[in-house]
Amino acid sequence: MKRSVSAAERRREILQAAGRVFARKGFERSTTAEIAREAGVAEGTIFRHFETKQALLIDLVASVLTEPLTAVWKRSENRPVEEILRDVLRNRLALFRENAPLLKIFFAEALFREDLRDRFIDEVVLRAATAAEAFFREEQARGSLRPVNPQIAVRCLMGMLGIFVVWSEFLGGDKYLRFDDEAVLDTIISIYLDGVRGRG
Amino acid sequence: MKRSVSAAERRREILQAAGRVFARKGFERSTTAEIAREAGVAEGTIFRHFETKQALLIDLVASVLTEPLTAVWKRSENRPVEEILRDVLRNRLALFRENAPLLKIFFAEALFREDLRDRFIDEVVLRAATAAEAFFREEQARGSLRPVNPQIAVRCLMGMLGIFVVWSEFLGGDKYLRFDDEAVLDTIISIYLDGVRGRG
DNA sequence: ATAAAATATGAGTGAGCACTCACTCAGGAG
DNA sequence: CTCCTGAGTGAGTGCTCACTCATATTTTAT
Repeated sequence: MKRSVSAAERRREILQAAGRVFARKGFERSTTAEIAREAGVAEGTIFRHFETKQALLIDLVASVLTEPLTAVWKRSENRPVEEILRDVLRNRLALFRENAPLLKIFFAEALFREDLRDRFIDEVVLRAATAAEAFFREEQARGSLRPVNPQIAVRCLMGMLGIFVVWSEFLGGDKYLRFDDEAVLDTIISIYLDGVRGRG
Repeated sequence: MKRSVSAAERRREILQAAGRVFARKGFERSTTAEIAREAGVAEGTIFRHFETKQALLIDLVASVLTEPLTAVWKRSENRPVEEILRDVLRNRLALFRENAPLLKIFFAEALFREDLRDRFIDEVVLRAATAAEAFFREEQARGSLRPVNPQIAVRCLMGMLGIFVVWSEFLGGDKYLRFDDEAVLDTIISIYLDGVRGRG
């Protein structure tokens, strides 16, 4: 029996251990026995800090959603759209990579669980999309972007970035083919900007 | 006890029932009891036709992968690239939608199972990517596309299409916001083509 | 018609797993 | 020091679920 750390600390340790195990095996295949082993505590200890195994998942999901978006979609006089786009994409990519294990669990469970699916759509997809849409519309009003449907156009951009995250972080595709982040960002930006500005 | 159908027919019935249940709940949360109920047979009958529950999954996965790709990346004198692109995207979108429940299961399991992950990458991602890459390179050689990295560029296109499939088929996003397929294809094509051709 | 083979059934089985609880003990208060 | 609180422990519990098998029914062969 060790009491070297505070209850809050222990709680965090268990949560992190659960995150690692879930990331490896997925929620259903993870056992509380393995989480306990990973955290270096007895199985019973988990249930002193969390009501159920589910509670671990819910807590983990909540922790992803508190991440702040530092780079924002914001027009400013002396910054070209290209730079704004690059900042935002770089920021989002970094955020995705840092939280990849948790996002993966979140996404995987959202595929089959109503409650998590709603939260995923609200707090990940829509959160990312609406700000971008507003920016897109403003630029269209300014005449600098073509009059394509902004909701569709914004999702195209999300898809471009998303597929690389899914490839390297969710599917471990780096083993087969590794992409350089900056090269990816360069390509996305050049294709997308030319695409939404139109020819000439 | 009914014997109205042949063994092969019964097998297919069970497989389809399993597909429906897996699509609703995910593989782990689906029980053989529920699959049996869905198929209208006794639980034991499942195990006369399939060794294990896993075997159902493997068989389902295999059945997605036999789908032929009817529209192909193929240059022809009198067809503009835009039309080829539209045909291929339309074909892939239709294919994804038809097989969406199975693809969802396949993808969800691939996130955490080594063996399925490898198959998913090989037989879904790479199968789609390599033909497109070859086409892209040819067009670049012809001078009709900019010299961006073809592997990245092709994945951008896949991401654009993919996000709409994930949105509507995997996450049930239509409940929140429904996109018209043709509008989506139009937008993707116009953004992408202008993007990879470059300005002017 | 009868035997043999194939197929269907569902109660039963055992393994695995989330969760409990009676007990242990570390650390703090007085 | 003594007592008390609450975190830690892990064997135990009850339930779920994939899979089995003895038995029943249908089909096929002779």
